[in-house]
Amino acid sequence: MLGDRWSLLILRDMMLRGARTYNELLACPERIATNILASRLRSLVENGIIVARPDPIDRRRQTYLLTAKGIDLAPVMAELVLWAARHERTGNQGLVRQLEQDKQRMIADVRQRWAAENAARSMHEPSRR
Amino acid sequence: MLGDRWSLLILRDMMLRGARTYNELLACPERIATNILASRLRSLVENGIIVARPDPIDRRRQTYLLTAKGIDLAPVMAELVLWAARHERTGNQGLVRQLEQDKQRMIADVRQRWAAENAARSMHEPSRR
DNA sequence: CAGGATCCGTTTCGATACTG
DNA sequence: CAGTATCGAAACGGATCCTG
Repeated sequence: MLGDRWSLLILRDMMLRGARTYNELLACPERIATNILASRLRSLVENGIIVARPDPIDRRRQTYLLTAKGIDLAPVMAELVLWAARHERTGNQGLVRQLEQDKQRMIADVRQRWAAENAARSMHEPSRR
Repeated sequence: MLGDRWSLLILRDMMLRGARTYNELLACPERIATNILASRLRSLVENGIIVARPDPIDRRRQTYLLTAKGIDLAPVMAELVLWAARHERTGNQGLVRQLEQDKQRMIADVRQRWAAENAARSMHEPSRR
């Protein structure tokens, strides 16, 4: 389900860089193609890792948000980033050292940030009103 | 580098089930094809995650061993298995609960088990870490 | 028999062009 | 802006063949 080249990179951009829209995700340094991004997003939605919602401010825009299942991937992502940083030359040794000491906090941050946003949009959801 | 469908599954079988030979890896439940297994093993070797050595007992046999870089993936694997177990039904809830309490020990076990085996061949390798 | 390599049909990926 | 259509390239998967 995550066994492809892009899904984890998309989630990394959502978690670590706060990307939420198609455009922000397209701008990732690895240059994903538009059709691939669309197809990966569809697959992530189908697998319940993210959800697509219209932007509450600009209705024409879609925002992609992590679900609880997606947020639970934060520890995996943290370990993966640490591993890659240790063994590849990714340049950003700063992030590494910070993560190293501060992994728990980073995971908590992801959790809290997305939990907050989910709460914010739950008022717009028909299911809860 | 790990962005393909099989590499992580191979590493899972090596770490969690102790698979070391071509045959043991072929027997994984996901039914990998022989050519794909060979090609993934080659790629893992090229990327310094595993090494191939002739079995010290049966010379016809190859054994595949984790390198330090590969062993460092244990935390990633632990988190990934935990995540999958929480959100898919993989059946083995036993392993899950055990891992949940005992993640650090499991990682240490992987490390120690493979470190011991590496020591046996360490004369041929530039040591790392 | 273990550990592949080769051939070949099928599926998926990826770059570019295009559309509502 | 957020995708879809197209089409060639790469990866997968199965069967078979090769080598020690």
